[in-house]
Amino acid sequence: MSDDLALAALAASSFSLPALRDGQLAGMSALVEGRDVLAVMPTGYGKSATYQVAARYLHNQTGRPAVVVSPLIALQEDQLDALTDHLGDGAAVAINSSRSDSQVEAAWQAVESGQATFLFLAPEQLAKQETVDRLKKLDITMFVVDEAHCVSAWGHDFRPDYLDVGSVRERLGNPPVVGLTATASPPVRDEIVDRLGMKDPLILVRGFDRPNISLDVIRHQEDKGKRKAVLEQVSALAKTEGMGLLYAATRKDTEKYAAKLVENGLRAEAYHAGRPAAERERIHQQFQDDHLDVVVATTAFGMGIDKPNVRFVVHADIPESLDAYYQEIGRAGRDGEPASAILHYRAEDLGLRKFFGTHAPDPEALLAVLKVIKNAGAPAPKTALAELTGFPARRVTALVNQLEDAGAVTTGKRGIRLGSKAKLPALVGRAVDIAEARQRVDESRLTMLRAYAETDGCRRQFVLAYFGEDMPEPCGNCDACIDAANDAGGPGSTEHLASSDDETFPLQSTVIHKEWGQGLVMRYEDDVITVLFEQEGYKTLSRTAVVEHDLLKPA
DNA sequence: CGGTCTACAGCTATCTGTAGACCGGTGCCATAGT
Repeated sequence: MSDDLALAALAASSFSLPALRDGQLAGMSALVEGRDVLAVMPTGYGKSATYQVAARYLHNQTGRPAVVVSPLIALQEDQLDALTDHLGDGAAVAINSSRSDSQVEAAWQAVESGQATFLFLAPEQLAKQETVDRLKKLDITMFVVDEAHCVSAWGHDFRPDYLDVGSVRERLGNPPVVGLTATASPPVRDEIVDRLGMKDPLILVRGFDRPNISLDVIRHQEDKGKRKAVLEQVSALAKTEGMGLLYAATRKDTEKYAAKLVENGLRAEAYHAGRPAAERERIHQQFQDDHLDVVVATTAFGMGIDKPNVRFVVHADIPESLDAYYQEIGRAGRDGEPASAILHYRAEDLGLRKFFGTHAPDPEALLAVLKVIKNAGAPAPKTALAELTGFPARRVTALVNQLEDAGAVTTGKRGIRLGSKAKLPALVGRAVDIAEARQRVDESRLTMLRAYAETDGCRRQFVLAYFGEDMPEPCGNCDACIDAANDAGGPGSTEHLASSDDETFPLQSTVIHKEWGQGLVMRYEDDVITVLFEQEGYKTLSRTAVVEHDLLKPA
C-alpha cells in the first residue's frame, strides 16, 4: 500500500533506517490505520522505531502529537536525545519532576503549537486531572506505553499509577494504544492487553530465541559454596571471555561480590539504587565505554541497556520469574557472538523471592476505603480518601486498584465512586478473592523458575515453551543438552515433547479442568503436563492421572 | 524464609560459639529544610 511505501521512505530519510525488519512495518501500518499494537521484541530489535516512524508520519499529516508513557526519567532523556538527533531540536519534549515549572509550560506549548511530535511522561504524571484534561485537548495520534510489562510487574504495589494508565487512555477518548516490551509470557501479555484496554490488538512477537546465548544452571547445597563458585566463575569468565554482568538479590551482596572481584584484580563496580546518582551515572558510562570487566548489580541495572559485547550474565541468586530472568540474560551477546547465561541456584533462595513477592490482601483496609467512598456520597478524589482513611496516598492507590479489579469501585473524571450496589463486605470478599488469585499466579511463576532450574530437559525448550513458542528440537547449547550428548554419545536430551504424538491436548491448546477452569497447555516433560490456568497460574499434572481420571477436556 | 549482625556467656582467650533480633528490590513524586 502507499502508506507502507511512505512509511519506509520516512524511516529511511528521517530515522536512518534504510531497511525495516520483519514486524516493524506491520506495526507501523497498523498504527497509522488506528489499530492497537502490542510489540514483544528484544531491545535493539527496533520496537521504538515502530511507533516513532508511525507517529512522525501522522504528525506530518495532522500536526498532532503522540504521548509516550515511560517508566524511568533517564530512559526518557535517552529517547529525547535520540529523537533530537534524527528530527532536530524540539521534536520531542518531556514532562517530569526534573523540569522546572517554566520548562514544563514550554513543553506543553511545544506540543500544543504542533511543533513537537512526542511528549514523554512517567505514569505518575497522569494521576493529575489537569494533566489529563490538557492531554485530551491535544487529540493525540497514539498513546504509547513503553516497557509495558511494568503494568503487570510494577503496578500493584510498587508503582500503582501504572494500573491507571488504561483508564487514562479511556478518558483521553481511546486513542490507538501501543504497548512495547522485551519480554512477556502469555499471562503477562494478557494482562497488558487487558490493562491497557486494547481491542483486537495486532500482537507482534519477534526475535525471542537467542541461540548464541548458552544456558547453564549450577545447583548448590550450601550458601558458602555458592558464593565461592560464583566468584571463581565470574573471575574466570571476565579474564577469558570479556566483560559481563553479575546479578545479586541484595544491595549488600553486590558490594561484597564487587569488593572480592576487585581483590581478584578485576575492574568491578557494585550498582544498586542505594548508590548516589552521580556514581550510578559514572558506572553506567564506564560500562558503556568498556572500562569495566564486571558490573555487579541488583535489578536496578538494566532497562534501556543496549551494549553489543556483553559476554556473560551470571546470576548469583534467582530472579522473581522466568520473565525477569530472560530479560536479564538477554543483555548478553547482542552482537550475535557466543555468550553465556549462568544461573547459580539454591532452593533456599526462593524464600527471599517470596518475601519480595505480592503481599496478602488486607480486608479491613479495603473495607475502610469502601466505607469512606460510600459515605462521601459523591465521587471522591484520591487525596480526599487518603485524608479520610489516614492511609498514605500510595497505599490508597494500591487499595483502590484492588477494589477496581473487583468492580467494587470505578475511577471517573471527578474521582472514585462505588461501582456496584452489592453490600460492602461482599465487595471486599470479591477484591480479596482476586488479589489472592493474583498471589497464586505470582507464586506459580516462581515455581516455573524453580522448574527451569531443576529440569533435566533442554533449558531453551523450557524457556521458549514458557513464552508460548514451540521449539521442536533440543537446542544443543545448554548444560542439559551437552550432558545428554556426553551420556548418549550423540545430540538430544531427555526432554519429551508432544508435538504430533499427543493429539488430545496439543501444545498451546485450551483445556478445561473441572476445579481450575480454563487453561493453556504449555509443556510436556516425561509424564508431566504443565498447564497455565487463569486463576491458579502454572500447574503440573501427571499425564497418567489426566488420562486415567479424565482430568482435562479440550475446550 | 534465610543470612547476618549483635550481645553476651563462658571463665580469663585482645577468643569463640550461639540465641535472637532484624533485614531484605525496583522509582516516580512531593515536601521540608539549608
